[in-house]
Amino acid sequence: MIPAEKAPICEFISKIYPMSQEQLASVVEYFKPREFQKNDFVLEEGRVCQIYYFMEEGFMRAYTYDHDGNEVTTALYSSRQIVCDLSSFFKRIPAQEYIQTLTDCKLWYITFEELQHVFHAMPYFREFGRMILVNSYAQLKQRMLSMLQETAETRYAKLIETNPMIFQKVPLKMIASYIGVTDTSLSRIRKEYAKNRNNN
Amino acid sequence: MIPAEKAPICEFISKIYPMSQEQLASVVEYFKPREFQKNDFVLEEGRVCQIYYFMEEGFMRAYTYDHDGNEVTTALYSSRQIVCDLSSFFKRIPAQEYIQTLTDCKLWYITFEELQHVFHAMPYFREFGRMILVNSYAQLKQRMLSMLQETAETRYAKLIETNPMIFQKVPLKMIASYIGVTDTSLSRIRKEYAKNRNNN
DNA sequence: TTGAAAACTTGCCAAATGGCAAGAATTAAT
DNA sequence: ATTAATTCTTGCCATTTGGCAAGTTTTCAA
Repeated sequence: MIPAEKAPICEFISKIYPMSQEQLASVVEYFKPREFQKNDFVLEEGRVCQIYYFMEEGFMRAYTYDHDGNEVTTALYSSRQIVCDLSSFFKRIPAQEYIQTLTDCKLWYITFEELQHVFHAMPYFREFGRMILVNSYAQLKQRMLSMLQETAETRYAKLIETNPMIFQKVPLKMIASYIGVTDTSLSRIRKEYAKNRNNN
Repeated sequence: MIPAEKAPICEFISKIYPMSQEQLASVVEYFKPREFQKNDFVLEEGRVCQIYYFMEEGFMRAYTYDHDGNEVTTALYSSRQIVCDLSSFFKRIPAQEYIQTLTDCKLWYITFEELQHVFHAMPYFREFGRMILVNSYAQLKQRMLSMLQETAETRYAKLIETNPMIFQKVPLKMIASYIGVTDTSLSRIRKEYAKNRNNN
């Protein structure tokens, strides 16, 4: 009933909010496949985000520009995540950032109108939407607190320890601005980190 | 049917998600009054946030400590707002910040269990909850982007222009860390800002 | 009302971070 | 395979921001 290639998205949804196979089928029916090539734009600043993506495979980043015109990475996305500017998508306001692929990407998507329809027709799916929202809020808040409570070194250490794959796919200068420093400073942090790793 | 003193919270709810007088009545029935004195703690770090507050009158701040032990204001609350650590409240995890009153405050509150009950018994109220969540997410994101895209001077100027009452109730050092600078730097920013106001 | 505490401003200095540029290393494209 | 482009590291220097402390003003409480 559910096509085999949709197994990843089914698994993702039912992990977040378990539901019957029939319910799951009626929901994932609306998700359609899409592929992007490296460096494609998934969302551009100034446009209202119209599409809710599930990333099956690949890496992306969200970024904007600081007051001096430098690119700043605001989010990093990897496999098995929702990729969407939830502010823009749900509030129907222009996005303030770009979302761009860093590798070829394999995604499943649903449009705003379709998602509204699914929420209306399958109320049990609303709970999934709510949990994605709560989780995203918590992540954003955690990131904000991490910027305050931790040093850039700690943020670097945590990222490399919890998500080492990112370092194989994302240029360091993009990781640098995600961590909140320049590429020059990240280079120095890496030198320190490597030194300390040997001493411990 | 609805007691007169609940007019502010009724107005707040129906502005966000309009509903019939009967629906409104069945919802606000669960909100109970509470007052705090200046400097009371509404939430402490390490505890799970159990209460969802509507602030009818007063000022509060949320704060945490940075990696050097300095207090950092993470949010400022004034009248007619929801006051709650939504991450902690909905994910049932310990809060990472303190919420403290800055003036005497008049609030209406509902507990986590009661709110779950209301969401279950009055499904139309879920939409209100969802919109508070979306708005809070959008605010948090906007704040994050403002920290990147704008200078501290701009953040100061916007705050004083959009929310001048805050400056009458909140010490500048708390506003300073909210804006992302030390009190020393804010003092210099204020001097510059006053100078430019005259020249323009 | 008066004294104490807290808040705010300002000057001086130190430290941290960024800008820039050069060179090395890696990656991509023809 | 070769060349070009991008990425990464490093040194040097400039700038910014913060720390500290003193002095002033304001707020709070007895």
